[in-house]
Amino acid sequence: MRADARRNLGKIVEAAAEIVAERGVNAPMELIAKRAGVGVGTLYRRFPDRDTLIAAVGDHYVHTMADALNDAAAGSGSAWDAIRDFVSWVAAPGRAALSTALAVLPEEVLVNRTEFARVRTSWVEQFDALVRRAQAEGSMRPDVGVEDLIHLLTVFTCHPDQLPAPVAADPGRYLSLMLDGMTSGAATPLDGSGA
Amino acid sequence: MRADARRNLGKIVEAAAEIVAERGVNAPMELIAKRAGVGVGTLYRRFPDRDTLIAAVGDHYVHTMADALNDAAAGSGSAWDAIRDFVSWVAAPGRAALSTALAVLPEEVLVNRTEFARVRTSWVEQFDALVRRAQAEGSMRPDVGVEDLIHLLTVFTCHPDQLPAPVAADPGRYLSLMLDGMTSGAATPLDGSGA
DNA sequence: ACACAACCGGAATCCGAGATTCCACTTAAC
DNA sequence: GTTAAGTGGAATCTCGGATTCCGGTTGTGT
Repeated sequence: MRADARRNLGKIVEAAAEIVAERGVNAPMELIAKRAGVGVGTLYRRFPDRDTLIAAVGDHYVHTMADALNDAAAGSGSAWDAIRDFVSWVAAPGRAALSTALAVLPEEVLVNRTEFARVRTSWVEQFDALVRRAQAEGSMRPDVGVEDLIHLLTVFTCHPDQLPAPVAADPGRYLSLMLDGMTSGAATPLDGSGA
Repeated sequence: MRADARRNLGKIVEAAAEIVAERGVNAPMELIAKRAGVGVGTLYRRFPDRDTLIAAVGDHYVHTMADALNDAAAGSGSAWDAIRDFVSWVAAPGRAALSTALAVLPEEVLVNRTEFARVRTSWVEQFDALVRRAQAEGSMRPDVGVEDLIHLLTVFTCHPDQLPAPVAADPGRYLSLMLDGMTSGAATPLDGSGA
Protein backbone atom coordinates (compact mmCIF):
# COMPACT_ATOMS: atom_id res chain seq x y z
CA MET A 1 0.00 0.00 0.00
CA ARG A 2 1.35 3.35 -0.97
CA ALA A 3 2.12 5.87 1.74
CA ASP A 4 -0.51 8.38 0.62
CA ALA A 5 -3.14 5.67 0.52
CA ARG A 6 -2.45 4.73 4.10
CA ARG A 7 -2.66 8.37 5.07
CA ASN A 8 -6.02 8.73 3.41
CA LEU A 9 -7.33 5.65 5.14
CA GLY A 10 -6.62 7.26 8.47
CA LYS A 11 -8.28 10.49 7.45
CA ILE A 12 -11.34 8.62 6.34
CA VAL A 13 -11.86 6.76 9.58
CA GLU A 14 -11.39 9.94 11.53
CA ALA A 15 -13.82 11.86 9.38
CA ALA A 16 -16.31 9.03 9.52
CA ALA A 17 -16.17 9.08 13.30
CA GLU A 18 -16.99 12.77 13.32
CA ILE A 19 -19.76 12.56 10.82
CA VAL A 20 -21.34 9.50 12.36
CA ALA A 21 -21.33 11.26 15.70
CA GLU A 22 -23.02 14.24 14.12
CA ARG A 23 -25.49 12.58 11.83
CA GLY A 24 -25.86 8.99 12.86
CA VAL A 25 -24.92 5.72 11.24
CA ASN A 26 -26.76 6.52 8.06
CA ALA A 27 -25.04 9.75 7.28
CA PRO A 28 -24.41 10.31 3.57
CA MET A 29 -21.16 8.76 2.42
CA GLU A 30 -20.40 11.85 0.43
CA LEU A 31 -20.28 13.96 3.58
CA ILE A 32 -17.72 11.65 5.05
CA ALA A 33 -15.64 11.80 1.93
CA LYS A 34 -15.78 15.56 1.88
CA ARG A 35 -14.85 15.84 5.54
CA ALA A 36 -11.92 13.53 4.94
CA GLY A 37 -10.89 15.61 1.98
CA VAL A 38 -11.07 12.74 -0.49
CA GLY A 39 -13.41 11.77 -3.29
CA VAL A 40 -16.26 9.32 -2.86
CA GLY A 41 -14.41 6.96 -5.12
CA THR A 42 -11.55 6.70 -2.68
CA LEU A 43 -13.95 6.06 0.15
CA TYR A 44 -15.61 3.20 -1.70
CA ARG A 45 -12.33 1.67 -2.75
CA ARG A 46 -11.24 1.43 0.86
CA PHE A 47 -14.58 0.44 2.33
CA PRO A 48 -16.72 -1.47 -0.13
CA ASP A 49 -19.84 -0.89 1.90
CA ARG A 50 -21.10 1.20 4.75
CA ASP A 51 -20.92 -1.59 7.28
CA THR A 52 -17.23 -2.06 6.81
CA LEU A 53 -16.66 1.59 7.43
CA ILE A 54 -18.90 1.71 10.46
CA ALA A 55 -17.16 -1.30 11.93
CA ALA A 56 -13.83 0.48 11.55
CA VAL A 57 -15.28 3.49 13.31
CA GLY A 58 -16.53 1.26 16.07
CA ASP A 59 -13.10 -0.19 16.66
CA HIS A 60 -11.56 3.22 16.84
CA TYR A 61 -14.23 4.49 19.20
CA VAL A 62 -14.17 1.68 21.66
CA HIS A 63 -10.44 2.00 22.01
CA THR A 64 -10.73 5.67 22.82
CA MET A 65 -13.29 4.99 25.50
CA ALA A 66 -11.24 2.24 27.03
CA ASP A 67 -8.20 4.48 27.26
CA ALA A 68 -10.16 7.30 28.84
CA LEU A 69 -11.67 4.99 31.41
CA ASN A 70 -8.25 3.67 32.25
CA ASP A 71 -6.96 7.17 32.79
CA ALA A 72 -9.85 8.07 35.03
CA ALA A 73 -9.56 4.90 37.06
CA ALA A 74 -5.83 5.38 37.45
CA GLY A 75 -6.38 8.74 39.16
CA SER A 76 -5.82 8.84 42.87
CA GLY A 77 -9.33 9.79 43.99
CA SER A 78 -12.25 7.63 45.06
CA ALA A 79 -14.06 5.35 42.67
CA TRP A 80 -16.91 7.82 42.58
CA ASP A 81 -14.55 10.61 41.62
CA ALA A 82 -13.18 8.44 38.86
CA ILE A 83 -16.67 7.88 37.55
CA ARG A 84 -17.43 11.56 37.68
CA ASP A 85 -14.19 12.31 35.88
CA PHE A 86 -14.84 9.80 33.20
CA VAL A 87 -18.37 10.96 32.68
CA SER A 88 -17.37 14.53 32.25
CA TRP A 89 -14.60 13.51 29.93
CA VAL A 90 -17.14 11.84 27.74
CA ALA A 91 -19.46 14.81 27.95
CA ALA A 92 -16.78 17.32 27.11
CA PRO A 93 -17.86 19.59 24.28
CA GLY A 94 -16.36 18.70 20.95
CA ARG A 95 -15.77 15.12 21.99
CA ALA A 96 -17.08 12.86 19.31
CA ALA A 97 -20.30 11.43 20.64
CA LEU A 98 -20.58 8.17 18.89
CA SER A 99 -22.25 6.08 21.49
CA THR A 100 -25.80 6.74 20.48
CA ALA A 101 -25.00 6.31 16.85
CA LEU A 102 -23.28 3.03 17.47
CA ALA A 103 -25.86 1.89 19.98
CA VAL A 104 -28.51 1.50 17.34
CA LEU A 105 -26.25 -0.64 15.21
CA PRO A 106 -27.83 -3.88 14.07
CA GLU A 107 -25.95 -6.77 15.52
CA GLU A 108 -24.78 -8.16 12.18
CA VAL A 109 -22.45 -5.28 11.71
CA LEU A 110 -20.32 -6.21 14.66
CA VAL A 111 -20.56 -9.95 14.37
CA ASN A 112 -17.16 -11.35 13.52
CA ARG A 113 -15.68 -8.13 14.74
CA THR A 114 -13.96 -9.92 17.56
CA GLU A 115 -11.61 -7.07 18.23
CA PHE A 116 -14.46 -4.67 18.81
CA ALA A 117 -16.39 -7.07 20.97
CA ARG A 118 -13.35 -7.92 23.04
CA VAL A 119 -12.40 -4.34 23.80
CA ARG A 120 -15.94 -3.34 24.52
CA THR A 121 -16.56 -6.19 26.86
CA SER A 122 -13.46 -5.46 28.83
CA TRP A 123 -14.39 -1.81 28.94
CA VAL A 124 -17.79 -2.60 30.38
CA GLU A 125 -16.24 -4.93 32.91
CA GLN A 126 -13.80 -2.35 34.07
CA PHE A 127 -16.51 0.25 34.30
CA ASP A 128 -18.67 -2.15 36.24
CA ALA A 129 -15.87 -2.83 38.69
CA LEU A 130 -15.56 0.89 39.24
CA VAL A 131 -19.26 1.19 39.93
CA ARG A 132 -19.21 -1.64 42.44
CA ARG A 133 -16.26 -0.06 44.12
CA ALA A 134 -18.13 3.22 44.39
CA GLN A 135 -21.10 1.42 45.84
CA ALA A 136 -18.91 -0.37 48.34
CA GLU A 137 -17.48 3.00 49.30
CA GLY A 138 -21.04 4.02 50.04
CA SER A 139 -20.92 6.98 47.70
CA MET A 140 -23.17 5.49 45.08
CA ARG A 141 -26.58 4.08 45.63
CA PRO A 142 -26.86 0.33 45.17
CA ASP A 143 -30.00 0.24 43.07
CA VAL A 144 -28.41 1.51 39.89
CA GLY A 145 -25.79 -0.15 37.74
CA VAL A 146 -23.23 0.36 35.01
CA GLU A 147 -25.89 -0.13 32.43
CA ASP A 148 -27.80 2.84 33.76
CA LEU A 149 -24.68 4.91 33.60
CA ILE A 150 -23.90 3.81 30.09
CA HIS A 151 -27.41 4.49 28.89
CA LEU A 152 -27.41 7.96 30.32
CA LEU A 153 -24.07 8.68 28.81
CA THR A 154 -25.44 7.54 25.52
CA VAL A 155 -28.45 9.76 25.81
CA PHE A 156 -26.66 12.92 26.74
CA THR A 157 -23.79 12.67 24.37
CA CYS A 158 -25.79 12.00 21.27
CA HIS A 159 -25.87 14.56 18.56
CA PRO A 160 -27.49 17.96 18.99
CA ASP A 161 -30.08 17.17 16.36
CA GLN A 162 -31.57 14.49 18.52
CA LEU A 163 -31.63 16.55 21.65
CA PRO A 164 -33.42 19.70 22.69
CA ALA A 165 -30.96 22.45 21.92
CA PRO A 166 -30.41 23.55 25.53
CA VAL A 167 -29.51 20.05 26.58
CA ALA A 168 -27.18 19.59 23.66
CA ALA A 169 -25.53 22.87 24.52
CA ASP A 170 -24.68 21.80 28.02
CA PRO A 171 -24.85 18.04 28.41
CA GLY A 172 -22.55 18.31 31.40
CA ARG A 173 -25.17 20.12 33.42
CA TYR A 174 -27.71 17.38 32.97
CA LEU A 175 -25.25 14.59 33.38
CA SER A 176 -24.22 16.15 36.64
CA LEU A 177 -27.84 16.25 37.70
CA MET A 178 -28.18 12.59 36.88
CA LEU A 179 -25.04 11.75 38.79
CA ASP A 180 -26.43 13.57 41.77
CA GLY A 181 -29.45 11.39 41.48
CA MET A 182 -27.14 8.43 41.79
CA THR A 183 -25.27 9.39 44.90
CA SER A 184 -26.48 8.11 48.20
CA GLY A 185 -25.75 11.47 49.79
CA ALA A 186 -26.58 15.07 49.07
CA ALA A 187 -26.62 16.94 45.79
CA THR A 188 -23.67 18.97 44.59
CA PRO A 189 -24.12 22.40 43.05
CA LEU A 190 -24.48 22.71 39.29
CA ASP A 191 -22.34 24.74 36.98
CA GLY A 192 -24.85 26.99 35.30
CA SER A 193 -27.10 29.59 36.79
CA GLY A 194 -30.11 27.32 37.08
CA ALA A 195 -32.81 28.43 34.66
CA MET B 1 -69.19 20.58 6.86
CA ARG B 2 -70.68 17.12 6.74
CA ALA B 3 -70.75 15.06 9.91
CA ASP B 4 -68.40 12.37 8.61
CA ALA B 5 -65.93 14.99 7.48
CA ARG B 6 -65.79 16.45 10.94
CA ARG B 7 -65.31 13.00 12.39
CA ASN B 8 -62.41 12.34 10.04
CA LEU B 9 -60.79 15.59 10.94
CA GLY B 10 -60.66 14.51 14.54
CA LYS B 11 -59.25 11.12 13.67
CA ILE B 12 -56.56 12.74 11.58
CA VAL B 13 -55.30 15.05 14.30
CA GLU B 14 -55.27 12.21 16.76
CA ALA B 15 -53.40 9.93 14.39
CA ALA B 16 -50.98 12.70 13.52
CA ALA B 17 -50.21 13.20 17.19
CA GLU B 18 -49.36 9.54 17.55
CA ILE B 19 -47.29 9.30 14.44
CA VAL B 20 -45.43 12.51 15.10
CA ALA B 21 -44.61 11.26 18.56
CA GLU B 22 -43.31 8.05 17.07
CA ARG B 23 -41.48 9.28 14.04
CA GLY B 24 -40.93 12.96 14.41
CA VAL B 25 -42.26 16.00 12.61
CA ASN B 26 -41.20 14.70 9.24
CA ALA B 27 -43.05 11.43 9.37
CA PRO B 28 -44.55 10.36 6.04
CA MET B 29 -47.99 11.81 5.48
CA GLU B 30 -49.17 8.47 4.22
CA LEU B 31 -48.51 6.85 7.57
CA ILE B 32 -50.66 9.41 9.27
CA ALA B 33 -53.45 8.85 6.80
CA LYS B 34 -53.27 5.12 7.28
CA ARG B 35 -53.28 5.41 11.06
CA ALA B 36 -56.29 7.67 10.86
CA GLY B 37 -57.97 5.20 8.56
CA VAL B 38 -58.43 7.67 5.73
CA GLY B 39 -56.83 8.15 2.33
CA VAL B 40 -54.02 10.58 1.70
CA GLY B 41 -56.38 12.58 -0.39
CA THR B 42 -58.57 13.29 2.59
CA LEU B 43 -55.58 14.29 4.63
CA TYR B 44 -54.45 16.80 2.03
CA ARG B 45 -57.91 18.24 1.57
CA ARG B 46 -58.07 19.04 5.27
CA PHE B 47 -54.49 20.20 5.74
CA PRO B 48 -53.03 21.67 2.57
CA ASP B 49 -49.50 21.32 3.87
CA ARG B 50 -47.57 19.63 6.60
CA ASP B 51 -47.15 22.75 8.69
CA THR B 52 -50.88 23.25 9.06
CA LEU B 53 -51.23 19.74 10.32
CA ILE B 54 -48.34 20.01 12.73
CA ALA B 55 -49.71 23.23 14.11
CA ALA B 56 -53.01 21.50 14.79
CA VAL B 57 -51.16 18.74 16.57
CA GLY B 58 -49.31 21.32 18.64
CA ASP B 59 -52.54 22.92 19.79
CA HIS B 60 -53.96 19.60 20.80
CA TYR B 61 -50.81 18.63 22.64
CA VAL B 62 -50.35 21.77 24.61
CA HIS B 63 -53.90 21.57 25.85
CA THR B 64 -53.40 18.04 27.07
CA MET B 65 -50.32 19.04 28.99
CA ALA B 66 -51.99 22.02 30.54
CA ASP B 67 -54.87 19.91 31.77
CA ALA B 68 -52.58 17.28 33.23
CA LEU B 69 -50.57 19.90 35.06
CA ASN B 70 -53.73 21.39 36.46
CA ASP B 71 -54.82 18.05 37.75
CA ALA B 72 -51.48 17.39 39.38
CA ALA B 73 -51.34 20.82 40.98
CA ALA B 74 -54.88 20.48 42.25
CA GLY B 75 -53.93 17.40 44.23
CA SER B 76 -53.65 17.79 47.96
CA GLY B 77 -49.94 16.91 48.38
CA SER B 78 -46.88 19.12 48.46
CA ALA B 79 -45.66 21.01 45.41
CA TRP B 80 -42.90 18.49 45.03
CA ASP B 81 -45.41 15.65 45.02
CA ALA B 82 -47.38 17.46 42.38
CA ILE B 83 -44.27 17.74 40.26
CA ARG B 84 -43.52 14.09 40.71
CA ASP B 85 -47.07 13.20 39.80
CA PHE B 86 -47.02 15.32 36.71
CA VAL B 87 -43.69 13.99 35.58
CA SER B 88 -44.79 10.41 35.89
CA TRP B 89 -48.00 11.20 34.13
CA VAL B 90 -46.02 12.48 31.21
CA ALA B 91 -43.72 9.47 31.30
CA ALA B 92 -46.52 6.95 31.45
CA PRO B 93 -46.10 4.29 28.80
CA GLY B 94 -48.34 4.77 25.81
CA ARG B 95 -48.63 8.47 26.42
CA ALA B 96 -47.94 10.30 23.24
CA ALA B 97 -44.51 11.79 23.59
CA LEU B 98 -44.65 14.77 21.37
CA SER B 99 -42.44 17.16 23.18
CA THR B 100 -39.21 16.32 21.46
CA ALA B 101 -40.84 16.20 18.10
CA LEU B 102 -42.43 19.58 18.61
CA ALA B 103 -39.36 21.01 20.26
CA VAL B 104 -37.39 20.95 17.03
CA LEU B 105 -40.12 22.84 15.21
CA PRO B 106 -38.87 25.83 13.29
CA GLU B 107 -40.37 28.93 14.73
CA GLU B 108 -42.32 29.87 11.60
CA VAL B 109 -44.69 27.01 12.12
CA LEU B 110 -46.01 28.41 15.35
CA VAL B 111 -45.86 32.05 14.52
CA ASN B 112 -49.37 33.43 14.29
CA ARG B 113 -50.55 30.46 16.24
CA THR B 114 -51.57 32.67 19.09
CA GLU B 115 -53.70 29.99 20.66
CA PHE B 116 -50.77 27.64 20.91
CA ALA B 117 -48.42 30.27 22.24
CA ARG B 118 -50.93 31.47 24.81
CA VAL B 119 -51.65 28.07 26.25
CA ARG B 120 -48.03 27.08 26.30
CA THR B 121 -46.93 30.22 28.02
CA SER B 122 -49.49 29.86 30.72
CA TRP B 123 -48.53 26.22 31.11
CA VAL B 124 -44.91 27.14 31.64
CA GLU B 125 -45.86 29.82 34.11
CA GLN B 126 -47.95 27.48 36.15
CA PHE B 127 -45.25 24.88 36.10
CA ASP B 128 -42.72 27.47 37.15
CA ALA B 129 -44.88 28.52 40.06
CA LEU B 130 -45.02 24.92 41.17
CA VAL B 131 -41.26 24.66 41.03
CA ARG B 132 -40.74 27.77 43.08
CA ARG B 133 -43.22 26.49 45.59
CA ALA B 134 -41.32 23.22 45.85
CA GLN B 135 -38.10 25.14 46.33
CA ALA B 136 -39.67 27.30 49.01
CA GLU B 137 -40.83 24.12 50.70
CA GLY B 138 -37.20 23.10 50.75
CA SER B 139 -37.84 19.87 48.91
CA MET B 140 -36.27 20.93 45.67
CA ARG B 141 -32.82 22.31 45.23
CA PRO B 142 -32.67 25.95 44.23
CA ASP B 143 -30.09 25.74 41.48
CA VAL B 144 -32.37 24.13 38.94
CA GLY B 145 -35.44 25.55 37.25
CA VAL B 146 -38.55 24.74 35.25
CA GLU B 147 -36.54 24.83 32.11
CA ASP B 148 -34.33 22.05 33.35
CA LEU B 149 -37.35 20.01 34.21
CA ILE B 150 -38.93 20.61 30.85
CA HIS B 151 -35.77 19.77 28.95
CA LEU B 152 -35.28 16.55 30.79
CA LEU B 153 -38.87 15.60 30.30
CA THR B 154 -38.41 16.24 26.66
CA VAL B 155 -35.38 14.05 26.48
CA PHE B 156 -36.82 11.05 28.23
CA THR B 157 -40.17 11.05 26.60
CA CYS B 158 -38.99 11.28 23.05
CA HIS B 159 -39.54 8.42 20.70
CA PRO B 160 -37.84 5.06 21.08
CA ASP B 161 -35.99 5.50 17.83
CA GLN B 162 -34.09 8.42 19.19
CA LEU B 163 -33.23 6.81 22.43
CA PRO B 164 -31.20 3.77 23.41
CA ALA B 165 -33.74 0.98 23.64
CA PRO B 166 -33.37 0.39 27.38
CA VAL B 167 -34.07 4.01 28.16
CA ALA B 168 -37.05 4.12 25.86
CA ALA B 169 -38.38 0.98 27.48
CA ASP B 170 -38.39 2.50 30.93
CA PRO B 171 -38.28 6.27 30.82
CA GLY B 172 -39.81 6.37 34.27
CA ARG B 173 -36.70 4.88 35.79
CA TYR B 174 -34.50 7.60 34.45
CA LEU B 175 -36.95 10.33 35.10
CA SER B 176 -37.09 9.20 38.68
CA LEU B 177 -33.32 9.26 38.85
CA MET B 178 -33.35 12.78 37.55
CA LEU B 179 -35.95 13.88 40.06
CA ASP B 180 -33.79 12.41 42.78
CA GLY B 181 -30.96 14.50 41.47
CA MET B 182 -33.17 17.51 41.94
CA THR B 183 -34.24 16.99 45.52
CA SER B 184 -32.30 18.67 48.21
CA GLY B 185 -32.49 15.55 50.34
CA ALA B 186 -31.73 11.88 49.90
CA ALA B 187 -32.42 9.59 46.98
CA THR B 188 -35.50 7.43 46.82
CA PRO B 189 -35.38 3.83 45.63
CA LEU B 190 -35.91 3.08 41.97
CA ASP B 191 -38.50 0.78 40.49
CA GLY B 192 -36.42 -1.66 38.52
CA SER B 193 -33.80 -4.10 39.68
CA GLY B 194 -30.83 -1.87 38.94
CA ALA B 195 -28.73 -3.12 36.04
C1' DA C 1 -87.00 7.41 -2.54
C1' DC C 2 -84.23 10.91 -5.42
C1' DA C 3 -80.79 14.11 -6.65
C1' DC C 4 -76.63 16.16 -5.93
C1' DA C 5 -72.89 18.28 -3.71
C1' DA C 6 -69.56 17.11 -0.47
C1' DC C 7 -66.45 13.50 0.43
C1' DC C 8 -63.64 9.57 -0.11
C1' DG C 9 -59.63 6.32 -1.19
C1' DG C 10 -55.65 5.36 -3.21
C1' DA C 11 -53.36 4.63 -7.85
C1' DA C 12 -50.39 7.34 -10.65
C1' DT C 13 -46.99 10.72 -11.06
C1' DC C 14 -43.35 13.60 -9.71
C1' DC C 15 -39.14 14.75 -7.26
C1' DG C 16 -34.93 15.04 -4.78
C1' DA C 17 -31.52 12.96 -1.71
C1' DG C 18 -28.09 9.88 -1.56
C1' DA C 19 -25.72 5.35 -3.12
C1' DT C 20 -22.64 3.45 -6.30
C1' DT C 21 -20.04 3.09 -10.54
C1' DC C 22 -16.55 4.28 -13.80
C1' DC C 23 -12.74 6.18 -16.01
C1' DA C 24 -9.50 9.82 -17.47
C1' DC C 25 -6.02 11.89 -14.84
C1' DT C 26 -2.09 11.90 -10.95
C1' DT C 27 1.69 10.54 -8.47
C1' DA C 28 4.52 7.52 -5.36
C1' DA C 29 7.97 4.15 -5.89
C1' DC C 30 11.66 1.98 -7.97
C1' DG D 1 11.40 7.47 -16.98
C1' DT D 2 7.99 3.97 -16.41
C1' DT D 3 4.05 2.13 -14.50
C1' DA D 4 0.86 0.35 -11.42
C1' DA D 5 -1.46 2.06 -7.48
C1' DG D 6 -4.27 5.62 -6.27
C1' DT D 7 -7.40 9.65 -7.05
C1' DG D 8 -11.59 12.76 -7.61
C1' DG D 9 -15.97 13.60 -8.87
C1' DA D 10 -19.42 13.68 -12.79
C1' DA D 11 -22.97 10.61 -14.32
C1' DT D 12 -26.29 7.23 -13.35
C1' DC D 13 -29.43 4.57 -10.74
C1' DT D 14 -32.72 3.88 -6.79
C1' DC D 15 -36.12 4.54 -3.86
C1' DG D 16 -38.85 6.73 -0.29
C1' DG D 17 -42.16 9.89 0.09
C1' DA D 18 -44.93 14.23 -1.42
C1' DT D 19 -48.72 15.68 -4.03
C1' DT D 20 -52.25 15.39 -7.50
C1' DC D 21 -56.42 13.75 -9.54
C1' DC D 22 -60.57 11.54 -10.49
C1' DG D 23 -64.06 7.72 -10.69
C1' DG D 24 -66.75 5.97 -7.10
C1' DT D 25 -69.42 6.87 -2.31
C1' DT D 26 -72.36 8.69 0.93
C1' DG D 27 -74.54 12.23 3.85
C1' DT D 28 -78.42 15.48 3.37
C1' DG D 29 -82.38 18.14 2.07
C1' DT D 30 -86.73 17.56 -0.25
